[in-house]
Amino acid sequence: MIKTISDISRMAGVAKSTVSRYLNGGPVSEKTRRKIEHIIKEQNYVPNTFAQSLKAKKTNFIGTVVPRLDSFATSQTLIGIDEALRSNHYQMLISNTSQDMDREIEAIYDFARQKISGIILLAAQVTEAHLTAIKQIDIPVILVGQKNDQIHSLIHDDKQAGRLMGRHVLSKGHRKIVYLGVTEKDEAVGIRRKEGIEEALAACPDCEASYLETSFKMSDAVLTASRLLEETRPSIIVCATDNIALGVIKAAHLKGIRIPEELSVTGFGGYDITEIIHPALTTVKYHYYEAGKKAADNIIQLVNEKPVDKLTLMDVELIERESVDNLLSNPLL
Amino acid sequence: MIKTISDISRMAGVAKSTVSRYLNGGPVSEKTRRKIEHIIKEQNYVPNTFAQSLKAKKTNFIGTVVPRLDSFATSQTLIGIDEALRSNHYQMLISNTSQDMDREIEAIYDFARQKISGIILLAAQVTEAHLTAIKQIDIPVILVGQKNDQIHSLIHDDKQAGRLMGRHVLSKGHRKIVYLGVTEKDEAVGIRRKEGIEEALAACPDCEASYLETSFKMSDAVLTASRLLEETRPSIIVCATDNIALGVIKAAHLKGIRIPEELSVTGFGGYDITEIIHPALTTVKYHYYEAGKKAADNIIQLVNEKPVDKLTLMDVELIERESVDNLLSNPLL
DNA sequence: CTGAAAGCGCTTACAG
DNA sequence: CTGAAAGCGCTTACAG
Repeated sequence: MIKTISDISRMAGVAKSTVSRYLNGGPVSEKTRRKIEHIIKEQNYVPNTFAQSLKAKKTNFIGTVVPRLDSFATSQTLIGIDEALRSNHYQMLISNTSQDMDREIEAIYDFARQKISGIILLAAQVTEAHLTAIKQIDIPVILVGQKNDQIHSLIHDDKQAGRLMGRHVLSKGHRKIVYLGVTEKDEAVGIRRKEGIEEALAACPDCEASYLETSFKMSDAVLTASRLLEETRPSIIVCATDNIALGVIKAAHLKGIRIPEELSVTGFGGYDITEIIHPALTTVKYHYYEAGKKAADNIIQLVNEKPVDKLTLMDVELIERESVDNLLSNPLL
Repeated sequence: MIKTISDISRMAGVAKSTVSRYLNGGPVSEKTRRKIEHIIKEQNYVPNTFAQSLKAKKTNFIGTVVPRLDSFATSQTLIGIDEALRSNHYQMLISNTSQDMDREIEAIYDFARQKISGIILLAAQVTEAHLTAIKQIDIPVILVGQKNDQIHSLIHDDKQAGRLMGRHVLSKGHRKIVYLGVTEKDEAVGIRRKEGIEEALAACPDCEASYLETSFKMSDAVLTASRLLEETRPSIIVCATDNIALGVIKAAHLKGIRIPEELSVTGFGGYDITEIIHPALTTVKYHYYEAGKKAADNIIQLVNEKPVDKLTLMDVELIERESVDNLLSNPLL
């Protein structure tokens, strides 16, 4: 049923090596070229990639390890990766780990077993186990979203994002501020973003700022915010992610608190949905799609043993919308 | 650097075939088993899957073709597929086509070239080119989300979804209804869902129902709804998808129309976000995750030449929330 | 430009 | 239980 290179060579009356040369753009006379071309078309022949890979000792697969598939950030990053990979004739392989760190490690070894050429790792944390695995497999790896001295990394400028947001909040006259953050185990989101905020708020001695922690889940944010709003009433809640902001807005709605008149809210990420909800959310936009493209470009460079900066930093951008009240122009306050 | 089965066999002082047998659970004496095991651990040996596949003539890859990565429906379905595949030791390969039909066809042939064992196709339309490709590659295929007589299909019960929604709308006293649908090229969403609605509304002779079309994009829905709301004021807009509903809600907010007091809105899909927004959206929930699991189970059956129903139908479920006003209990109307 | 041969890393009958 | 050999479908020097 399925034709091999031998079948084609026999039918064309040439040697296997000649067919192989034709396939790989080697020197073939015009006459044999036409003969082979014809037979291949006619037989609908496609080379067996496994045999090819077995010989060539490498594949055109790039593996991507993602903690979850159902997140805006992941989707956009993957689309960017896929786009760049495809135009360079690489194939993207995705391994979803469902936030299970053991599965991340496993995925790395699995990819190695499949002789993929490079790995793009979207991880929230980098542990010793990650480092060991990466060292052992001896395959180029790019870490996206987090930074590690021992691995090529691509990150969004979280600290700058925090600064931009912090300054913006101050510029709108907010003085009683709650920052709703996440675990410090996630260095980028839990530490860097917060540092940026703190740095900006340090410029305001008379500010009353407090820091709280919740999880990445919207539903948890709803609960945390509900409790918070019962005890105190800040003028603004600065949330570590857009999802958390969505949860806070929900909690406010449930309590009948109007946004932004009675409470301002902001996020980080720039998810599509933040523009659609009402009021539209003020946030810092991350360029996930571009980050994916860049990560893919970088891994291709590494695979081909070309130099790549140890650290790539992606710009961020404040998007001012409706969820932040301007207290300075409000004569009532 | 990288060890092969020959290296291992030499180091263990046995034949390659014995190592292979050990690897594949064949009969090996306790003594040699231990020897081999030890060497493999020590050398960190992993078999080359290409060589394995080359011999075995098949892979454990299942290819999934998706029109887009950044949609709730796709993500959930993929997660389900991945979950089921993983627990059966298959690997999911994803090909994103960015809604480009040519790329869908290409993806099918690409997968065939890579000798993947089966294909799960999430397509909005099935054309002759699809059918030809599927026939030619001679690999099991499962179509998800659309139905086709010539292919194993798994669909959500769109017609029933439409019926449920239609009846619900009537039961809440709505009589002036606009259905905001999509192109009939998408049979499931464009035709079946609408038919269900029509069927339900047919039970209400004094209803004033009109049918409009928009695209799947939120931004288009915002525009279409804005125009619509300038010309007429239905009591409810029934949207063909949750995303369209989100767009309609946005348009209403922009016009200062209150939901549901002045305008009711519904969707289809049951996206997570519909629960978080305010007011929470009444919708028909589709079980994407379960559909993905089922599709994966089915493709595995087909790959192993076991029988599978030509058509699998997934249940849907009406979720009543806050975006639909109950006109019957409102004394003012 | 073209062909014969060796080999990529495995598995699978076939003997023993 | 174990080993030697053939072969999966390609590619790559090496001759010619």
